[in-house]
Amino acid sequence: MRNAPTILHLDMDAFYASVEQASKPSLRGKAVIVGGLGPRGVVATASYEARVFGVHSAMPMAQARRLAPNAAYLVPRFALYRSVSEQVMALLRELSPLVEPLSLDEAFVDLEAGGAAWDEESARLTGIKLRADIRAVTGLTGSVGLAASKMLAKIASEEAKPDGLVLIEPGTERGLLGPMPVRTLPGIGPATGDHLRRAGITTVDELAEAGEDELVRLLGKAHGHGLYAMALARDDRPVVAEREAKSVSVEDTYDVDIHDRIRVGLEVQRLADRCVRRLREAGLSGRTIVLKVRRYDFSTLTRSETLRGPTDDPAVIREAAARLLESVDTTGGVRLLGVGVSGLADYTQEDLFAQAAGEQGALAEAPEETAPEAVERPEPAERQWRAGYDVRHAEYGHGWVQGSGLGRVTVRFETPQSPPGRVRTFLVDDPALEPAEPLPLVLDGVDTEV
DNA sequence: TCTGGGGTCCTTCGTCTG
DNA sequence: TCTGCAGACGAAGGACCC
Repeated sequence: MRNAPTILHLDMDAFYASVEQASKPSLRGKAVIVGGLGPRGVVATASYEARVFGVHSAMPMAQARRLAPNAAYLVPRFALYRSVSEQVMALLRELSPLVEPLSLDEAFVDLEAGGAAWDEESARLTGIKLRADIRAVTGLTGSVGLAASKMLAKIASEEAKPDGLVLIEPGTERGLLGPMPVRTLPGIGPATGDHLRRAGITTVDELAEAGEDELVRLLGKAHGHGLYAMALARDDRPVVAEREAKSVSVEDTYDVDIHDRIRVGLEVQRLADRCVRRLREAGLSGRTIVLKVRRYDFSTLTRSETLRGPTDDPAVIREAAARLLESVDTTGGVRLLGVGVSGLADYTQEDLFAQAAGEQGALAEAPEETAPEAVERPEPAERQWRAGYDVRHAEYGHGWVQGSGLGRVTVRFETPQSPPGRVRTFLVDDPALEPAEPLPLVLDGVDTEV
């Protein structure tokens, strides 16, 4: 492991909720909860104001509403978050070519590889400047952890939250880690945490004292070895810039369990088509088709089938998914269905056939395209005004949907740079109202004072 | 209270093959 | 031809992460 704390972990603070607050002045300083708003939705991100009420990520939305009935509830706008994320990632890439994004709001950076930092002092200055740049460019805050390894940098950024910077000085790692609960370590979730607690292990020190052999016995080979090393603050995983996808999947949880077997079959076909669309957008194909079924009692099972070669043919993937469904008992109802493809390649079996035919100089034709391409987007239903989405009114200008129902839609007219705006209500089919693109959070590098 | 969506990695077990 | 064994691969499930 290197000695200088030149691995940087960036974690944007309450990212989705902060973007919404930056984009909607009337929500600044208020409890904002972003997530699925259906009866089975969960919280994706809660603003720090909402966390005061005990709301946190992954909590069922129904529970969040009981805890924070007056919070603003919004559906996620991933396209907007993605564009803000790209601005942040671009700043990170100015520091080093070795940037490893973990999600839209998190990434590791190897500062030494980019020459941006080589010791404690330069690392700290780089972190300070990065936080300022992020604020200038996006108007948002991010927390920075600096340490000599990925694990420690991530723990440091966790300690730094919100809106801070923590650097773990070389030589202090074990002393710092020792008293922390085992759940602090990445890879120890609720199940492993319980398992260890039953074995009398609750802190990182106790984990280290247990010894490698005991941890392997308790948790298995890979996990045991890995956690023992982490407990000793040993982590030499490199920052990896390019990660290739290993699988592509789509899934839907239904508001009400589906009992009708025919409907289940239709949904599986629909999901298969959506999965193919995603696969093709990524220029990929895959060999293993996976069907996922979550039943009424939350029991989850998967069925998979491996084809002879990779495909992105919607007919082939639909048929495989349908065959897999035959082996699943869905009486009692299903709450979730999913279709995935793994064993990815950037070519298809058909490509290989074509290539083989070409190499032999034969005139044999490639297998027929499965016609017709049934990968189509569903027709949009009547105009929907989704909570939180941007709109433009011919007379009142730019705003966002605060709510809709009973044939009416309520809009708050404000922009990221305006003071909190006024609310007006319209008929849902008001011709003066139309959907709009989100506005930039920051104009010409001017801070929006989130 | 009732649990999303998109992923990754690991383990276990069965089957096939040399 | 039979047996034992190791390794590869596939299927299923579980845990974890954001």
